[in-house]
Amino acid sequence: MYNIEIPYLNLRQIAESGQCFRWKRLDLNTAISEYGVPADIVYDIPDAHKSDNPAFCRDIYVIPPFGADQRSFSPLIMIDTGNGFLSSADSVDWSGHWSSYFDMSTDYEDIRRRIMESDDTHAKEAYAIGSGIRILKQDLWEMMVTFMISQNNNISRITGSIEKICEGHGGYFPRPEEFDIDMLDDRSIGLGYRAPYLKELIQRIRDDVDILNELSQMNYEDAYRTLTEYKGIGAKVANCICLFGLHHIGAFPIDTHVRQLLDRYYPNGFPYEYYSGVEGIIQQYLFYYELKNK
DNA sequence: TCACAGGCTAGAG
DNA sequence: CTCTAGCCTGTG
Repeated sequence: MYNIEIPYLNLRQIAESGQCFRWKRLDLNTAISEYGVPADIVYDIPDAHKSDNPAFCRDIYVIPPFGADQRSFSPLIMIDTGNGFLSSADSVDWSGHWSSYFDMSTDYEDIRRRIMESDDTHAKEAYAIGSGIRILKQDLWEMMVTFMISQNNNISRITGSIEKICEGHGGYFPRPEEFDIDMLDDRSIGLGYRAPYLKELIQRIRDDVDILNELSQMNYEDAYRTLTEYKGIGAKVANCICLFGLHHIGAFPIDTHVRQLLDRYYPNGFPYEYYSGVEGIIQQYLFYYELKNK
């Protein structure tokens, strides 16, 4: 295990902020027996895994590799020691695969400063309980599929559908060319009316093999417009894909929870002017805050 | 039992 | 243009 310093990172907060659906939180025994985490390390951590309060818990998460070259990497074990993190990735894999995933190039100190210098009391409250949320740089294709499935759906069902899709493809998230399209009709996957949307998406990506690269080169406006041309991708899903799959951190997805929060706390309009260019990060704090208050 | 899920499409007005 | 019924179905 390797020590690593990442400021403004709380694993549980990210896992519960609704941006990723394949992280798994491990209990101590599973971490040791199934994932090879050295027992002495785990038991050395004060209060390891003892608290349910995300601010104090010492969580262990396993994070699957992603992207076209996902088979070249092992799942990442991350342990919150309360004083930094222990990572299972050596420096080669860390710099080659995981470093950018955790968005190390964004200045989260500046985000903090912007909130503190605003007079947005709700954002300050949200930040107080979610300051360890980062916007992960996840795989574009995986985000397109994931958030298409997420529409009018609940988190446990979304997680289950994605898990079953991966199980059906050797434990990996299938690339467009690998996707077993017929499997998507299986009732056990639980896609419902979204299955035809997803099948059409896969087919269109296969027929236009450069589109993923092209999307990743586009600015936010062009990417948003292109994405919403797919059947089953509307405003909210397109913004989620822009935010989580393309790292356009100005994208501001508005789902039912954020809608309610905006109506309740910002009846005169949300003060976007404080957060120019980083609106999506603020949205994540607010979303997490709203979820925790229910 | 039944409203609700991190919405979208298509059709009506 | 705006508005909204209907959609699959697992979950609490």
